[in-house]
Amino acid sequence: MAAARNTPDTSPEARAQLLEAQDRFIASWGRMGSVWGISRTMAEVHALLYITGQPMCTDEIMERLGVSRGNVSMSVRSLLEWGVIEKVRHAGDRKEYFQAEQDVWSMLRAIARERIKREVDPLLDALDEIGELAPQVEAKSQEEIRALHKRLDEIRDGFGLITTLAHKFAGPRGAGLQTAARLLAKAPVGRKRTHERTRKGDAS
Amino acid sequence: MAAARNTPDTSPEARAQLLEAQDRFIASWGRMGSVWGISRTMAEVHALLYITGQPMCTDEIMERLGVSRGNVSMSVRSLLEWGVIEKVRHAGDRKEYFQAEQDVWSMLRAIARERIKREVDPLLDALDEIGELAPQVEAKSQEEIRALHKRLDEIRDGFGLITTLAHKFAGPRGAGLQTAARLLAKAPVGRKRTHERTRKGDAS
DNA sequence: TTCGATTTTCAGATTTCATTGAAAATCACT
DNA sequence: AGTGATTTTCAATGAAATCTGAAAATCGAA
Repeated sequence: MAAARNTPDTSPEARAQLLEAQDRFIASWGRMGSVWGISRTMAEVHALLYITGQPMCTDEIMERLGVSRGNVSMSVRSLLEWGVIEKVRHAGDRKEYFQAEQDVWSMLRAIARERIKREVDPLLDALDEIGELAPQVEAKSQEEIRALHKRLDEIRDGFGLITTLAHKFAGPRGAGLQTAARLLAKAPVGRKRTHERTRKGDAS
Repeated sequence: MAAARNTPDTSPEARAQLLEAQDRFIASWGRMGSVWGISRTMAEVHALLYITGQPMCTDEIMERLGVSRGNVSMSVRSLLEWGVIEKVRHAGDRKEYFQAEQDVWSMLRAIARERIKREVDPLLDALDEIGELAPQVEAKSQEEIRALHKRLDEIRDGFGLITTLAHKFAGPRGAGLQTAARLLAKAPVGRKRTHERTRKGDAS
């Protein structure tokens, strides 16, 4: 039977709900992906692998998400580069399977790392270059040029600080976030979440 | 003469360099804008106002950036909503002038605030919703559904923590970043900046 | 209130980016 | 090496975001 690996003894209704919930998550994560400048499909593939937790092959992903083979191939490659999924081989099966990193923090760190690489580092480089471009503060009365440098430096310092901070978290062994965050999260500062923690259960 | 407000006694070459450097900054900031999912023009307008520090009217912006009137109008409106620029009126002049917030940190906070609003909050809302969608852990053997909830909760907690942290910084009076960052930046953690601090001058 | 200067709006043109699909390349196994 | 299954690449297509420009609305001054 094709039911194998994927289907424990679960009622059809419950299974439908499971799939529905997964799809919702995939859709949300995909939407966020676009907002973040990541292709929607790439985000969806990741969401699918993360939320199911199971290794899946190209065809399974294609089918579940309804996207083309080429698209899956490219998305999977990027995700591998990001280090948020990994290849898994099944003995006696030629297909490649992919599985998502299951530790949330390591995953979030990977995302942060990539985003900094794409969104901040190039700007810092550009700022350095520009700073060197216009250093001729020949004489007095060059008020504007000095002002330019001041602003460039301020921006650079700002982003530099953020980057340093972020690297500490995003770095390979950045255990930092959890602890640091928890630490900082303590002091009261007008928390403003609009919806409450509505999770029930957990009881038993 | 038209030279007025904008032109102190500066040599033409120095002025050219100034403009060149400004343009480079504008271009870089604009490029980042696209990466961030902000329209390039909006980012460029902001860059222009920030780096010159001067209030400018629609026509000046149009001319300097070479974009249409409508585009400037829309960009300026968004920037006002973000709270990173403000209107300035000159007595006896009907035109509206715009000036960028000059404090870097307040500016960075504004940017962070907007990005969280667009990039994280909707995801958290969606996660809550999904969590409620599939709560029927009817019996035992519903391993997969429990696993789903576990993953949803983990992601939600992760982002929740990040959001809390970020709100602390991005909040209206979030003096936090500077101090907190400086604090955290102290402990040594394999700084990896690829280029050195090359700013000279500052001497005299 | 009237008038002209200024700003806003928005349908259509343009540009940018993601996706497809099929051909080419790769690869595991014999 | 040969073979067929699997993956990768990439030109062409499609979709989405952005921008323009001119008409309509707004606004301040007289």
